[in-house]
Amino acid sequence: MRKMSLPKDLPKNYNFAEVEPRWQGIWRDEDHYFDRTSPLPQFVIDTPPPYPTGTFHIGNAFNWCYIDFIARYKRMRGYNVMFPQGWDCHGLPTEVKVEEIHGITKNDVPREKFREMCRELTLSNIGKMRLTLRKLGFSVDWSNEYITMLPEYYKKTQISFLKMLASGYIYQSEHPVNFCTRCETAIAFAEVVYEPRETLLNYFDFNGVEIATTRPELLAACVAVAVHPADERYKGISGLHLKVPIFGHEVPVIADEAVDPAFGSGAVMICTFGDKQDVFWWKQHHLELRKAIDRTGRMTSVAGKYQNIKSGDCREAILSDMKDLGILLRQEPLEQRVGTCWRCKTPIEIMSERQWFVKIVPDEIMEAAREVKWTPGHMFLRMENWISQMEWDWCISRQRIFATPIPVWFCAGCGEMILPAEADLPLDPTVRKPDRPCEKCGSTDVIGEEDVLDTWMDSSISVLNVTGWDGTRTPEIFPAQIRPQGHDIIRTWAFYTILRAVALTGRKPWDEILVNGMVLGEDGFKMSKSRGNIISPEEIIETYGSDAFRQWAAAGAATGSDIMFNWNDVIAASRFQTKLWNVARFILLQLEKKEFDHKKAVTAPVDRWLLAKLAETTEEVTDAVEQYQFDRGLKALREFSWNVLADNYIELVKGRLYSDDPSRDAACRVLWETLDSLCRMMAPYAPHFSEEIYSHLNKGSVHTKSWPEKTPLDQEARDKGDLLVRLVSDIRRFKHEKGLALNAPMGRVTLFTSHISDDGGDMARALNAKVEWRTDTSTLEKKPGEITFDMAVIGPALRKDAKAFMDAVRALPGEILANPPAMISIGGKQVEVPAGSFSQQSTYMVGGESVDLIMVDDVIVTVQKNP
RNA sequence: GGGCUCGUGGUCUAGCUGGUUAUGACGUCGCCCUUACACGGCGGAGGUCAGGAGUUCGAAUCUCCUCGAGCCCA
Repeated sequence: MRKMSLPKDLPKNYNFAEVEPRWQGIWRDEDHYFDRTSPLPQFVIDTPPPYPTGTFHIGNAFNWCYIDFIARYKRMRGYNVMFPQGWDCHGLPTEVKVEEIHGITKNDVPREKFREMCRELTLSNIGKMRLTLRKLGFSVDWSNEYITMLPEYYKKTQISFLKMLASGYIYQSEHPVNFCTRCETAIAFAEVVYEPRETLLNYFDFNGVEIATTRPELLAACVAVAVHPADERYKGISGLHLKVPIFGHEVPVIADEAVDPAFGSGAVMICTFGDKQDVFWWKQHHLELRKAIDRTGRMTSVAGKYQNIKSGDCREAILSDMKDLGILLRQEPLEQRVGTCWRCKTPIEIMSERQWFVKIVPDEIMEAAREVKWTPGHMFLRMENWISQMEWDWCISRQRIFATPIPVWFCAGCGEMILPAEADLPLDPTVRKPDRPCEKCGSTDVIGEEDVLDTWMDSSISVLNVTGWDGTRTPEIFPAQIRPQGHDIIRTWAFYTILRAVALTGRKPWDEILVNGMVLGEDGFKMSKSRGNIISPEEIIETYGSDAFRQWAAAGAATGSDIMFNWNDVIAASRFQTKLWNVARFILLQLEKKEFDHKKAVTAPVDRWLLAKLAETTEEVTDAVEQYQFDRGLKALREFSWNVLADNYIELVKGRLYSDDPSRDAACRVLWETLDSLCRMMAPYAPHFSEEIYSHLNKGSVHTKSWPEKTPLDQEARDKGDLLVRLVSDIRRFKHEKGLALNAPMGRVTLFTSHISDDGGDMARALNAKVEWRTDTSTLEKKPGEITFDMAVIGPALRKDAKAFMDAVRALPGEILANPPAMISIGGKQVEVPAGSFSQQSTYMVGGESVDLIMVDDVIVTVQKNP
């Protein structure tokens, strides 16, 4: 007999508000530490490092639920699990927030001072988010926490930069890049968001040719006019030179297939740079470069008298001047999709700048991406599409402050690039100087690179960091086993991580990737402040607890698909906990009431049935979780707990449990084993709840126990039990319909069947009736009934003849049907009758007797008022 | 314009390697306080599985088209 605390004291309702914080206080962080010396197989998770905004939002929490289910499950399966927690700190939002808090702009204080302010804010935000993680019960390995802005991490970012510079992956060049003039920084394509905007299409006279443009302010940057080669309107114009209005410089007319003759006037001016198409034309036709807009969005000297005014004002000024000159012909409204900065929504400019780039080699990235197992599989297609259409290299330099510095100097004398030794990292080249003079010219006068690295350069080595990469060699525990992340960052984080892993180790970063969906608001739209449909994990767990929240995450949608937040599912989860709590309370009360033999042989049909159903459930849940189908797993557990255990088994064995009969022991043993398994399988989903129940059932934490093993299914017990359960519930329904209380005596029940001969007395106790099992039906008058066909047998066996076969069977006379022949004639040909292809129901009459009759499949039940 | 995903009772959702009466939750209606649970039990109503065509003995499930939604990208 195991020691148990007194279930009598258990409250009627499960009190998550008391239980959850209590266990969070008892559990120790050390239990979740990854052990680098362990002989157990490793399971390393490349957790996404969130941006420390200060709030851990519901989308993060949803993703972390999946991760925690996996981490807890794998531990129970005997893996040495690493569930690290990182923080991806650098970036513009924090810079903006700091400016706001301190009422400054970043240029008002020294760079290092500004970084310090950013770090301070970030650390305080991380502190708040850590609390949410703990409240949600995530089994994070805090010994493997990393913060990308701290020296030990960004040292690795800088090492990775130098390695890739040395191996030729990183280069610098003057190149058109997407540029945000508000943030005053270059940004990558992944950071460009396309938004619909309405603008004006301006038609004007360009030295005799009609041109339509949406960007008149770029007139000063015009370097050519292009027409379609087959356009009749512009025959013979190609190769001529035209004089640019207002500015007076001459530009060539070129012919290019890419010009759409149907758009505007069919003649387009090429500027450096109005859009991506301009860049292609500029490259292809070797055109001149005229920079008309500077980094701050003001016009340059190229724009002559418009110099120094903002590009938007310049647009108005030029249009006004065109009107004065009489060359503005007309204006039309135009819907267009304009590329904007994802942070501040300012329309991006394409500018030619000296920038740092990472070379993209699509083939090797694709190869590594293919080696990774994708769940769900179709998410790989998104990666494939993105890789196959990569046209430009990845621009990694940014003109910001709060970021990892690019560890490079340039010699002021000869321009030579000077690199630091890896041992001297991390460093900021604008603060520190190299310890030796320029190798080329001997000068000690150097200029530190002011540009910093794109934040994805930090986060794309998260997996290298957690596996212990230090730049010297590929770590033994690399690659990680899994990357869990959302589908919104496949083309960024997943893509960059694969790229960097290949560049730095030549291998894939993880064995598999699990892609989760986005959390939508209750109205079905993405959560956003403007829609006011944001719900925080905190408000959910305050009302229903984190285990209910976790169950919502598991059961709300199939893995990989977007999930709408919905209070009903949280409430349903909470009700399930109440139900299972009461089941456990009942079981514990029974187990405690009287000592029982834990080894008692299990023979009663309903006991064997419960264990068979449990085995079935264990198999279903295990398979589901192995495939990350958390919804399927949890649904199977709920179905079993509620319908099988509570509604049927417990109702059937109550009579035995209330008795002193020795058969009570087997019921207790079965209940104990079932509750034990249930706690274990519920543990990843609802860790607090499972632990609470388990603490009353057995010694030790449920989270240190092993996952229940699959056991062979006792099919006979399962089938017989299913029938028994149906019989009892049908007879109880009958009783209910007759207006009898369920525990009222109901006389004698006789069951005519060959399937079951004894049920151990459970049915009699459950029905409060005298129950008799009989195989003979001599007292009953048998009449043939409906024929039922099994299409799963007939279809594959007979194909086209299926219909004719069924007609032929129906046409058989009754006496032949009773003993079906082996062959049957269909349309003149003899066909074999497949085994189990049909069966005939019988109906029974009881002549003259005042008995009630219930049919359950082929079982006949008679009920007599008097025993 | 292209790619991907999706369209199942009032709402949300499972099934979608084809097999007879389509899963569950919430809501709704009726009966029941049966000593674990009224956050419960039992029962009912409610679905042309977006629409159309095709393949098949048989389609929510496979194919094609149409309409609609979402995401990503031009």
